[in-house]
Amino acid sequence: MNGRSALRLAKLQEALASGGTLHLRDAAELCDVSEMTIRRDLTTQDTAISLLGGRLVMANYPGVTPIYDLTEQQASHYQAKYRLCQRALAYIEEGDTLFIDCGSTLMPLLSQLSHFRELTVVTYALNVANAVAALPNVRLVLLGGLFYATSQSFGSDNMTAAIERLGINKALISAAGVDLERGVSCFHFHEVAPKQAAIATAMQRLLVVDASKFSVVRPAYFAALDDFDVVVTDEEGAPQLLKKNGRVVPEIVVPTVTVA
Amino acid sequence: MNGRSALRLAKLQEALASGGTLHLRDAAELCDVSEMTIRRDLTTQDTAISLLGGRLVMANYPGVTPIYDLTEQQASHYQAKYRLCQRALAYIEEGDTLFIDCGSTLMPLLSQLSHFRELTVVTYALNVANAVAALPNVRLVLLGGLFYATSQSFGSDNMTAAIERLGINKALISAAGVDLERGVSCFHFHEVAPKQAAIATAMQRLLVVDASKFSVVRPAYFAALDDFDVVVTDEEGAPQLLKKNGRVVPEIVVPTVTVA
DNA sequence: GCGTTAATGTTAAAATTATAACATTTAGTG
DNA sequence: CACTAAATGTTATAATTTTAACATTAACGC
Repeated sequence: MNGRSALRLAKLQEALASGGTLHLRDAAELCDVSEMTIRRDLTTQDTAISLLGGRLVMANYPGVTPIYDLTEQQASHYQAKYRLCQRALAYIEEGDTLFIDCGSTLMPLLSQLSHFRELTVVTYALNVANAVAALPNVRLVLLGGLFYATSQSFGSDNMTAAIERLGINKALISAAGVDLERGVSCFHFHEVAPKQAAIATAMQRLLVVDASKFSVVRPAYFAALDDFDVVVTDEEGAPQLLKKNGRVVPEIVVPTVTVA
Repeated sequence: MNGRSALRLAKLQEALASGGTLHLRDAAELCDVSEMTIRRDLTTQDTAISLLGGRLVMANYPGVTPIYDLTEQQASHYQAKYRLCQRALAYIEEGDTLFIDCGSTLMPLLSQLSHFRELTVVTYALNVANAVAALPNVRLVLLGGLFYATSQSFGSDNMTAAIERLGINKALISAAGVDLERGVSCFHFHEVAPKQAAIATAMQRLLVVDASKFSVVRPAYFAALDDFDVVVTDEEGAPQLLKKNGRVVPEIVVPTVTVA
């Protein structure tokens, strides 16, 4: 180890702390050493900075891109979610006030919202908030509280009251399990209050779930299937799936199962 | 424009949404097109993905490294902030419940919090929340509301009540202006309520400002200098600055001006 | 179905980045 | 003050990425 090396890394780390990248050339100049020395610092020492195409970037750093390569499989999962969201998008109209549920299901929808002139999004999820915060045309209301890392969302005891005060137009709800008899469920109990409150106040309720969630029951029940006006799903088989497995779903339960 | 191109980008965007990088080679395989096509998508279309050393990374995307090159000057600015935060760090103790103000001043502090065993952070800023959300040892409480992009923070009418309910130990407050006669001020009015509430409830109040903020007045006044227990600043000259320019600062106003 | 245009693929050359080997400087020691 | 070893610098070479030009394929209108 070397004191100077550590000093250089600290300097570079702070330069990169709030994001951005630093070209190796500039980093070398900044520290007044050769590029090779910076290279060696980065490989020799234990550091959070990694070198990516000649540029220094922060890795494994809070809020900043961790540098690891996604496998193709990981990446390809998003296709299904994307298609699902494209269908949900059809229900969104100019000027809507949307409640967007937590989870990864609705994420692909968010970037599409930039095509509207003006919208409002209400959410209790950090990942959703981040995606929406980047859209200048969308007003963002985040319902805060204690952060739950597993679902990237917040929970608080006055979530229900906070949601009821808002004029939510359409609620886009996701779920981890949908079962004809046992209803709609999710993994985490703190999600129940916001989901139920949104369902209660929204004028239109959309359940957005891919077909793999059907006939699945998860720990936290939050709604019956017929609490929703629309079920947006991705596979042709899904409506059948809803009709089999127990008894036939009343027409009114899934008035608009959207199938491609 | 091209529908397929947009589809590919959406797919890639979703793949990268949760961070990580994707090698151009893998991105091409994933979309079943040549690397050149992906390259063209990225340069032709308006997208948040950028190519860095042969890898796709999310740019200008919430919570993820924006890809722009820091100038040497910009880079060296962070040194000052880092040193400032190092001093503020000295006041933080194991188990504390910290109120962390919005702005960029306190950001370098957050990564240092990983060295504690257990802490709680209360904030109303999105960038702070993102940084803290990544720390497994820190409990995060985010005070939500309507999002203000200019300060990356939230404002709501029950912010004061929400803060008063929390047992905040130490308040770390930043400011855009500090003046002996005109007090401590910031740019945005929605920041006033949370700052004041935190100052009111916290057991210890720290004003963390670099010396460039002294003798500056900004639109939104929120506190007098002697509302704080400690002023953490970065330059040797700062205490003098506080004493000049009007009259002498009473000893009690700045009980612990921390100087290197 | 043919012609036209846009989209995509292929290839080779140019530019950039990474690696390795060796030269030089610097710091510490007796 | 010389000797040693670590740290840093330099150079050449290899690998990779970028760019540009041109070939091919697919989509669309008439």
